Amino acid sequence: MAAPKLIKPTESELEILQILWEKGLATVREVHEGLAATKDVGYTTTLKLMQIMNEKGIVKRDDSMRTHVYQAAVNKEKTQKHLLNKMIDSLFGGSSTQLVIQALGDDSQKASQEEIDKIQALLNSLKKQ
Amino acid sequence: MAAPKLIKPTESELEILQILWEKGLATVREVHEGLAATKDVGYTTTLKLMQIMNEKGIVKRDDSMRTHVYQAAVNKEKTQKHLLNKMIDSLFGGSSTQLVIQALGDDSQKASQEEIDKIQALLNSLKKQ
DNA sequence: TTCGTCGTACGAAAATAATCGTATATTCGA
DNA sequence: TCGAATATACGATTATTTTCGTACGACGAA
Repeated sequence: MAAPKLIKPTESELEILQILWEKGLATVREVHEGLAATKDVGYTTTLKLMQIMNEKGIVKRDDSMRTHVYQAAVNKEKTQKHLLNKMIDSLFGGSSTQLVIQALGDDSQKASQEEIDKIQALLNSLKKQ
Repeated sequence: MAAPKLIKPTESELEILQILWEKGLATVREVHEGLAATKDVGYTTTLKLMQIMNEKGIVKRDDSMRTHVYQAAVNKEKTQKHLLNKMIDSLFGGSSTQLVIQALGDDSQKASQEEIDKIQALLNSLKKQ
């Protein structure tokens, strides 16, 4: 099964994708330990989820070994963009600007000086066009 | 029941909230016609959903008339921010900047000149602090 | 008044997602 | 070799979300 045209990972699947995107390759146990660090979940639950994701084509696996090795089958940036656009449409009336303003607004101490510069540079290049 | 502390509207509930935020006050029929414009759904489905949302405290209703009148019971901006932060955490590793970059990036023809200016002004004020 | 339309209430099915128990095979060290 | 640890497979249960059928009262026009 090829990479799905429309990717709509569930909440749990997204958590797993996060870990796979970070690690590149990972076994069920590694992924599970990543999950178990923040939430309480059984090993076979993680296993089952990853098997389902494999069937859906969200992840790929190498099962030539006894311990299967997984990797994400969907592109991180593409997935982010896809879900982001969905949110923009469903929650911000299609205006990406509104979303950006909310994201940067008030208590967003997360934006560092350096990051702000990066965004400004991006805006400038947008402006030129 | 008061407004819930943690709002986690489902997909469908969000669609209804959209309409209520826009209209302010609306009957089930009005909301349903809004939904039916883009998706195929039965009237009683919309009704049931809104009844459930009422129980959850997501919407309020005036049932003094035969035809009940609904309104959102959760703040639009608060809800946007809440869901946005969830997405930033779960999909962008906690970096709002990464999200902004994705949102503004490449094919985002949506950002008008005027909107870009608005964002730049916002960034400048952030920078001053 | 009577009938068709419109309204809510509500139970329950259908669809989807998440969880886990159990079976069974492999591996490895004592 | 034997048993504990570790691996996958998979059915089944539970929880959540979505959908809709049916019942029934109110309203309004003929």
